[in-house]
Amino acid sequence: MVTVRDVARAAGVSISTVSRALTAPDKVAASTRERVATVAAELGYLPNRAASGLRAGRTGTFGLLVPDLSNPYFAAVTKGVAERAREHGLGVFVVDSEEDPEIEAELLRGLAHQTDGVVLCSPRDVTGDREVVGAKPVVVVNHRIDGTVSVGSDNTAGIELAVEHLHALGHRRIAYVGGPTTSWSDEQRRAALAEAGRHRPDLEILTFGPHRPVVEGGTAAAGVVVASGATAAITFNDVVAVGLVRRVQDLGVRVPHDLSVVSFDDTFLAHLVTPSLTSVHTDLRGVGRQATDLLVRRLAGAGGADGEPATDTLLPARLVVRESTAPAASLLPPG
Amino acid sequence: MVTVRDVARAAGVSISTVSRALTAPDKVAASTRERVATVAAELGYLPNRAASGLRAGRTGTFGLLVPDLSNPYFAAVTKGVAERAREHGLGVFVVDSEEDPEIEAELLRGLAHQTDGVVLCSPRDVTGDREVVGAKPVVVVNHRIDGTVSVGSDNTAGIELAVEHLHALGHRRIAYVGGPTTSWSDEQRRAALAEAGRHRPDLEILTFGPHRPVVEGGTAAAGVVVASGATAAITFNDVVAVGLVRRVQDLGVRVPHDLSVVSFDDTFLAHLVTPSLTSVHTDLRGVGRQATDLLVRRLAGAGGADGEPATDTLLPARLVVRESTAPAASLLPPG
DNA sequence: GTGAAAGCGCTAACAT
DNA sequence: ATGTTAGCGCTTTCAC
Repeated sequence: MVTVRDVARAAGVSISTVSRALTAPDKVAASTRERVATVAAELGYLPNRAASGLRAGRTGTFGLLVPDLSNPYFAAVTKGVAERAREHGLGVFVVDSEEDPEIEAELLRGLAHQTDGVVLCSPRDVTGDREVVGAKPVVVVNHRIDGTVSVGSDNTAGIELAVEHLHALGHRRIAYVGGPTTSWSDEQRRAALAEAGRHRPDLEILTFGPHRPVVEGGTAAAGVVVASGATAAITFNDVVAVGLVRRVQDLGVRVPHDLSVVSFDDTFLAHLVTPSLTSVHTDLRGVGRQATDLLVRRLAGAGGADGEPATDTLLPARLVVRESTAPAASLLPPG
Repeated sequence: MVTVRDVARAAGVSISTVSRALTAPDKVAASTRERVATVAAELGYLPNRAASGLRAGRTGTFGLLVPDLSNPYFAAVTKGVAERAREHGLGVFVVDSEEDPEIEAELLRGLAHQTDGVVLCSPRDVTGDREVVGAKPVVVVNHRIDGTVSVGSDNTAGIELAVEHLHALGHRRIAYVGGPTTSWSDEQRRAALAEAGRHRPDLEILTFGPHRPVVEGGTAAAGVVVASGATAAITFNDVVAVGLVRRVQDLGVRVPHDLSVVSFDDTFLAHLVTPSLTSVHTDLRGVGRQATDLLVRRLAGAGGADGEPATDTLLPARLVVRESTAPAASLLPPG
């Protein structure tokens, strides 16, 4: 293993000069800096993060906690985080809580202890998690929690886009197939739906749920959605939409002819399935990147939990229209 | 931050006793051990991995490199690795190379340097990567490379299962829609296909590709597959199958009526799409778990690259029959 | 601008 | 069985 001593010897300087040349370039003469850099590169020197972290009090690493890596939503966010971390030269510990609050708390504790800060990505209420993390900076994805920096999708705008689209297509009775009660996004969307309904007296909005955010959640909802007489549905996410579509088709309801469906998230599933799904898109990778940038800013700042005021960043929603939505049957010419 | 000193003081022992009580329980008196454990728990002591790693020469952390986290295949493997790492009490650095060989080499270098070993998950030939890692233990997923420990799916058995299934359904002309030339799995499968064809004189096997392992890879292949007169196709993975199915349907070919399709991997996509896909299943999470166990074993052993002879673990393949396969039309009663 | 030296939190000899 | 001590590789005063 090549250490600072090796580089120092080869460059004919002291180890502190090597350290400075590599971490605080302006505190060393240009010529020295260059020589050290060259020698370091030749020797293939890589600083030992454990050692530098131990001494400097920061590890150059942060943690990312997600509930389920195989969920395309979190996979996309994770990619954004990983990508941006690399650009910042930071390491990332990725942990998967398997949607289990206990595991989540345990992992989070460990994560907070070994890293400089944490990006906390959880659909659940993470208020309790906050104190597990202690004084380390946290950025929360997909929640708005008092006293934390958060990043998320603009669910309100998303709902408005979905409703607007369906309303314009002539739908007047829209079902919302909601997610888990613990989901903050779901809460937001329900509130936004109520608001959207208030603005459109001719519109009737029916809400169903809670449903698990899996295929079975969608299949479970199919019966009541069909029975409700709704001509369009908005689902909690793509996967629920897939379940819903499949089951209503089994019941003889055609999508989009008899039922239009708009999903949330627009993960790659949305354009993979048949019919492809009209979906409320958010740049999830961007969410991850943004969360990372916010964390890095806090890391660079006071470093503590109170380094910066709580902020709430919303990434814009965009509606991607595909095959699962069509004009309400009543608008079609008869026959 | 609570350190060994705090625990030592509170428990009335020396710091080395604390360290021993926590890491080598059989080297201290039971009563002492218990007292230390209690005090440590009360104080919320968590050992600092950076410090212990620095001193002990192992970090308690290993790296996992995957080409694309949002690929369901790698997501599943990653989950297995993460899960097992947690059970072993090890941290895991997950990095995403974005399918870029240069990024991969850079990340791998960093990874090898900060960790005790690496699980290398790459569809490409990783021979060059081996030396980047240096002396650290490596477990390779999805390859068989001289001198390394590897874990993978049993592609040969998988092909045999797929061919057997289709042959039994009466298919006599089968197309293989292959993956990238750089894919080792693809190579294996092509070899297995040739073998399967040799055993069945009445069977004709056509191979196509290379194709990118994405939806577009499948759509690109649709034309030639249909033109080839094959009544069944085996695809490199689920995503390619999705593309293939979609496009052949556009061409007026019904699946499975006119064309049966068997995919590889059986990720969650396979039962999500319509028609759901008959797919060669491997326990991918198990692959991840197995890779982790092998790495842990090497970590516990000599620790170096030569600690144990190279081994090649194959996880069994299983065929999951779903809607995308049916008897060859020629076997159906006319009309 | 550069070097000498202290020490981050921990573990592993070496003592006792 | 337990305490004392010397570092792991690095950053950061403090001198010069």
